[in-house]
Amino acid sequence: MIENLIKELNPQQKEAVTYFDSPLLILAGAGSGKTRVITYKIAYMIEKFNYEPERILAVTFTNKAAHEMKERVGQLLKGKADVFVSTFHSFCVKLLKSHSVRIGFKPNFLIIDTDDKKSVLKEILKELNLDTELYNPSLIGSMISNVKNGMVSIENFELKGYDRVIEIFELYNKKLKEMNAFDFDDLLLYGKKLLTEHEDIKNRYVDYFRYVLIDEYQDTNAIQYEITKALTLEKGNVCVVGDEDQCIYTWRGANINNILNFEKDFPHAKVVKLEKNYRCSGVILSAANAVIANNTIRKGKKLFTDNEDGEPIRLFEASTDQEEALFVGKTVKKLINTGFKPSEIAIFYRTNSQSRIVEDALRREGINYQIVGGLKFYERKEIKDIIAYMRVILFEEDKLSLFRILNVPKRGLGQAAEERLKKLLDEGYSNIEALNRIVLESPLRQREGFKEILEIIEAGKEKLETLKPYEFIKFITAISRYEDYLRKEYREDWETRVENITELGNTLEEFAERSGLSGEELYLEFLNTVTLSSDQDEMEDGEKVTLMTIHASKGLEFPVVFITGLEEGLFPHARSLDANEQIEEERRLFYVAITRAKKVLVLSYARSRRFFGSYRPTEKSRFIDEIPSHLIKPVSRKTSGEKTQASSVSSISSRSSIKKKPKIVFHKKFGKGIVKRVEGAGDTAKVTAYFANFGEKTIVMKFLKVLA
DNA sequence: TTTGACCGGGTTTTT
DNA sequence: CCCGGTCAAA
Repeated sequence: MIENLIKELNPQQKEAVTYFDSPLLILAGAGSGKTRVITYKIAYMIEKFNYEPERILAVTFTNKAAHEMKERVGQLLKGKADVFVSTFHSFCVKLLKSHSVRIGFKPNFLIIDTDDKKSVLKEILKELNLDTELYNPSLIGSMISNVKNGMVSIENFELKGYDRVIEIFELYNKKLKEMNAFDFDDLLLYGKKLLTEHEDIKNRYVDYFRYVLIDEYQDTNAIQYEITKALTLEKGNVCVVGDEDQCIYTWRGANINNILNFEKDFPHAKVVKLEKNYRCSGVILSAANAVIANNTIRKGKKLFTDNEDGEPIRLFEASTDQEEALFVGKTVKKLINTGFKPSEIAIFYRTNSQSRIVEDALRREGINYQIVGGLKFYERKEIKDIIAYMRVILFEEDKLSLFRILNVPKRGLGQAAEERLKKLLDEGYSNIEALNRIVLESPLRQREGFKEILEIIEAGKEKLETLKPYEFIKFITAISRYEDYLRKEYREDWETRVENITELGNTLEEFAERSGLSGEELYLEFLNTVTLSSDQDEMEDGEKVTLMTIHASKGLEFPVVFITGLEEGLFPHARSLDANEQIEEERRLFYVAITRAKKVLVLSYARSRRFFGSYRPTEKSRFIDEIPSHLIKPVSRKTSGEKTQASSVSSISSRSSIKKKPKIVFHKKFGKGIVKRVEGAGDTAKVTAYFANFGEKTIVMKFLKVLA
């Protein structure tokens, strides 16, 4: 079965799939059929060698990629293949679930995100009486991260005289331990520890896994590399797949040497290069090759393709970022009119802050879109609050969440109350113990507030097993009076926020069905999964244009790709201009962006761009000039169908003639209103309207009736 | 304790 | 420009 499929592969792919004699490095160029090779290889092992699927470990970069890989292997084998596919992070979570006791943590640990990490650091800085100006919590956070992911050693801080940072580092770890919590780096670090410092645990997994595959190997860090080695060095049963030209995460510890030195580190390693590209048009591939040739830190390879040359790369110079966005909007519209589906089109940018202006332009054209990344669903305040309530109910030691919801909604527990509680917690009492004590001894006003919190936690614990997941969320929202709070505090958009909470309930319900879990076990699993969810995990299938940063586009492909904001200081980014390695990373990023495109590639830049509210002149990116000019066709402003700034304003107002936009609306409570602005489309559009007795209000469309 | 006004500073990229 | 943080007043 699989043998027949393999016959259709090119010789290099075939070798990559069937070679098992020693550690294997597959240098897979962009679009070279990498996913195909990996899935075939797994299917091959299962069919030919009778490996049990669950004893093959495949590590991917995102959870989404993991799910897809599982599915595709399943398809190859007609339905049944429970291959152990996960990210490094979730793999370590599983390790820790079984063995955390060995390193002094309880099995139902908590995973904290970057936000929580910052709160812990702020608390520490306060305790140590350090100035948060000088000791920026985010900066300290990334220093801690760099130590943990093996990028710098702690001795480095000693040398530089950062002894306070060392102190903070140690206190931080102590606090996390007290909360039985891990941060992202800890997951890997302690996972590695289990596999390197505990012989029996290591042997167990070395014996268990018959083969280990690592995808996106160029973006592994030192700790992930140690994990890989611990699992496979003895048996040599490993295949890593990567492309040094696509290494774009060195800033968070990815070590390009992991791929460059593979042959040194793994004895008798075999290297297979996949250089035939099946994805891009000839023109696009030539551009990509030309650009990346400017880099020096690489093994070097040159991709080729049988695909047709295709249309030239389009390049648009806009006078302002506004005009650039309008151009993108209009071009997307034209492309859709000529037959591309919205889902076949992607718009990339270097920084998240660029998304807004493009969004406006798309909305204006009435184009459906989705943003991948940016402010994630789980980072919204109302979601984080409800999750904090869940966490407080589930984790006795989670002080962070307790403080988060202590006075949300307001229940008279301000700074004084906070200090009082903190003191007890520092004395070693658990959340519940501390609250119980405090209820007895606090002044009357605070007593009521603390009592309420205690009741919420106790009632929540009681309902944990009895209520259905969706009902549980509803229960928490009700008992904490959270909806009233939203209504009061967020008059403009409380409905959307309530909807988000409803959506959280739905997601949880879905998760329960998929995992087959229930009760406490379900919630623990859900919360950890949520914390580890990546941008791509939240991508939807559907007829929508996709907007994302280039980092988020890793591993994806689209028939049409826009790369916007190609300006010096933005792309390459200003923070990367001083060192050549950094420029090279930016260039790899550009290379990744180009090679996502199959047929149409559109580049654009603006001559001036708004930063912090004011316009600054810009220069076009050096990267544009690295593409041979015969591959590029400039789009002139006239033929782009673009209008001047003045008339683009009129195009905004002429939009009111679009049928969908109502001029008079009716609301149950506010009565008749005159529409001022509309954001978004359909039921979820936000309408700002003027109501005679209530003034201007912003309301979600679904709560309005449209009058003739 | 809460509220609202004011100021200042911040933008890479993310599991 | 938009947020979060700080400070004074109620």
